[in-house]
Formats: sequence, C-alpha cells, structure tokens
Amino acid sequence: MGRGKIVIRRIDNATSRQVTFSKRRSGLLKKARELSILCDAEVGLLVFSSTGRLYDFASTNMKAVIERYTREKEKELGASAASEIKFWQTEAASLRQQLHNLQESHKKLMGEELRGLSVRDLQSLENQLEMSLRGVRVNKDHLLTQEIEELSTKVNLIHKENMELCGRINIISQENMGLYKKICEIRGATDWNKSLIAPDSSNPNVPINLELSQPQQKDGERSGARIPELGLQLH
Amino acid sequence: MGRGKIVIRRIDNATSRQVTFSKRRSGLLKKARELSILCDAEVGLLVFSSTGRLYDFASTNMKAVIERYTREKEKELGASAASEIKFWQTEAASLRQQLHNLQESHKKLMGEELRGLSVRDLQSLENQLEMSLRGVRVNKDHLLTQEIEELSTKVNLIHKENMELCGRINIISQENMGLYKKICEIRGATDWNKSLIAPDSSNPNVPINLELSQPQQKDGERSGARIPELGLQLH
DNA sequence: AGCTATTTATAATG
DNA sequence: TCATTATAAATAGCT
Repeated sequence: MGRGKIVIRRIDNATSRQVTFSKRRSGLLKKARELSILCDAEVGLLVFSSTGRLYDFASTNMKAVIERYTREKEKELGASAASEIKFWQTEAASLRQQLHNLQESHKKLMGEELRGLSVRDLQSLENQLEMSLRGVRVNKDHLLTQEIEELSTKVNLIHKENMELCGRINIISQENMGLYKKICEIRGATDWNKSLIAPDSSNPNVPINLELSQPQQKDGERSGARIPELGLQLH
Repeated sequence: MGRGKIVIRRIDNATSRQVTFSKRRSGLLKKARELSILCDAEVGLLVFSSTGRLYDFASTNMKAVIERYTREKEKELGASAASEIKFWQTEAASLRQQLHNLQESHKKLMGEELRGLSVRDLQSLENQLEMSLRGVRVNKDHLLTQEIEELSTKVNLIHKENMELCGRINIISQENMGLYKKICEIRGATDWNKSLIAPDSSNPNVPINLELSQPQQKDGERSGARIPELGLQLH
C-alpha cells in the first residue's frame, strides 16, 4: 500500500526504518483501537522501538489486560508471578506462626508470662527447666573438670621443670663454691681486693626449698611456679 | 477500505461483528508482525474477543515483553509485582533468621546442643535457668497457695453447713423422740401392730459425731463432708 | 469462506 | 517532522 511494493524484512536504512516505524506504529495503534471498539474486544498492544521507547495501547487498562492474560496463562501453565507472591506470603505466614509459637515457649522457659498456666503446666515446665539445668551443670562440670585436668598436667609438667631447674641450681651452686674456694686460695697467695667477690647472703648455696612440692593441690590460681632469681654474677 | 465507509463504533449485529473481528484481528496481528520485522521493534499484542477467547502475538516472547513493560512501568511507578516478590522474599529470610536464632536459644534453654559453649556461657545459661525455675516455682507456689486458700474457705463453709445440719438433725431427732414416745403411748392404749414402727438401731438419735471437727487441717482431698442419711420413715 | 468495489494505509518523494 | 500522492493492502458488504 504505497508507491511500491515492499518485502517484509528489516529495513536497513536507519532513517527510513525510523520513518516507517513512526507511520506503521500509529497505523497499528489506530487499528487496535478500531478493533476494540468495533468488535467489543479487550486489546492490549505493547511496542518497544529499536531505541527502547515504549508505545502502548490498551482498550481498558494495560494492567487489567496483562492480568487477564496472566490468569489465562496460569490456567494453562499453573504457576506464575501471582502464585509466586502467594507462595512467599504463605511462607512468611508459616514462619511467622512458627516464630510466634517458639517465642511463647521461649518466654515460658525464661520464666516470663506464666500467668494463665495451670499447676500441671507449671510442673512440667519446672521439670523441663530442672532437666535443662542438670544438663547445663553436667556440661559445665565436665568443662571445669577437663580444665582442671589440663591444669594439673600443666602443674606436673612445671613442677618437673622446677625440679630439674633445682638440680641445675645445685650443680651451679657447687660449681660456684668450687670457684669461690679457688678464688680464696688465689686471694690468700696474692692478698688482693677483698670486697670484689664475696658470697651473696641473698643467694644461699643450699638446695632451694621448692614452694610447689605437691603438684595436685587445688587451692587457687597458680599460673606458673615462680623460679627464684639466681642473681649470680660472675665476672 | 471496503465497499462502503463505516464509522468506528460497536457493531450491533453479532454475526457481522464476529466476522469483522475475525478479519480485522488477523489484519492487526499481521501488521504487528510486519512492524516488528520491518522496524526491529519488540511488539506484544493481546486480544480478547467479546466471547473471552485470547489471541496474541509477541515478536519475541510475551513474558519477556510484559516483563520489559513491567520494568519500564516500575521505573515510573516504583513498586510492582517483582519488588513485591522481593519484599516477601526478604521478609521470609528475615523471619527465617529470627526463627533460627530463637531455635538456637531454645535448644540451649532445653539443655540441648551445649557443645561449643564456654564455661562463662554455661554459667550465664545456668543463672538464667535458675532464675526461670525460681519464677516458675514462685508462680506454682502462688497457684498452690491460692488453691489451698480456696479449699480452706470451702472447707470452712462446708463445716458450717455441717454444723447447721447437725443442729437440724438434733432437732429432728428430738422431734422424732417425741413422736416415738407419743406412738408408744398410743400403742400402749390400743395395743396395735408392734413391728410397724420400731427405733432403727442404725439411726441413733444421739447428736452426730462430726468427722470434720477442725476445718483447717490439710490431710488430703476431702471434696465434701458426707451427710449421714437419715432414713426416717414416718407413715 | 470467497469475491471485489472501495476505503485506508503507507512507500516514495518533496 | 510534515505534506503529497501513487499505489499496495485491507476490508465492508455481498454471495
């Protein structure tokens, strides 16, 4: 219907395509409207130009047309956006219910909102709480026992370490004594400065009396047995 | 474009309307297709006949066209089905999270799944349970005390009733005694049937010894004081 | 449904 | 984008 016949294929020339789009679009919209009026039909027409612009016509209301279409397709296909919304609404309602029930139960367990409960209910709640409490205490005691065991092992270990250190101290002390005697001999021969090397009274050479003799005793926090500072200074 | 010109208004004749609908519908669909091809446009056309039948054309896919339209409208209007779905999804996720948290807490309160808790956590849980237990016990004790009070009141009431009834029994017994004496006198005078009216040994005329003398005693369930059946039969 | 006179849409052009 | 116009296409009325 023009000066020349055309084949229906994409118009390559962008300008001419745009012109044709403009003309045929208005023709299509006009014919859609005419059909809806003449034949009492519900028509919805959506046209996106290649540039993304939207043109639409609806005999009544596009939303209604689309919903009618959706409903029609739902009948055929089952699920759809509407049913998806429904699904999530139902899901939310169910979760809300669960949450509510749990909150109620939780409050009871927390000892709140006990009004309205019968003696029987309270008794079973008390039993439950007692059981829970027992469980928690068993768990706690277990943990504490474990901790104590670990600490005991640690104490034993440290005690052994201590004993070893004591032995070394004794050895060093004896070595020290030997050296001291040697120095005395040298001093007796040369008659040197007396005050230079004197036995330190705060550092007795007798074996060290260990504070921690019984590693298993549990009388408080003893993070580590203190090792007496030797303070030995040999020049 | 026909033998005669027509005005665009609803065609009254149903048959002719149906014919026109058929012709123009196919024309419209053809033109929609042509437009989409010629001008590289995305076109969606929905036509519902007056009888409810659906005819549609989509250059690509109706769902896609409608979604594109919906998105376009969303940009203009904000919310829509998609965002509604999102809303409910978010809602469900949030509720699920809350539910999960509460379930965790609930398990702890029920003394389950205590592994992984520190001594500090267990201590605070123990404290909570002790508090709950105290609360529950206070509540239970309150209920029990209340019940006991109610029962005491009831017992007092019934005891009073009992006393009254005893009084009435005494009165009636005395009346009975009087009547019995009268009858004896009459019997002595006329020497009638001896066995007809005799004093019943199971129904002594002495004042009734009350079982419930101390209404406040709490030694078990005593739903109601039994009233001794009189069994008096005067003819 | 098919035909066709006529109207309408639009391709080419300015 | 607008107007014109020759011509293709659509279709109203009829069978």
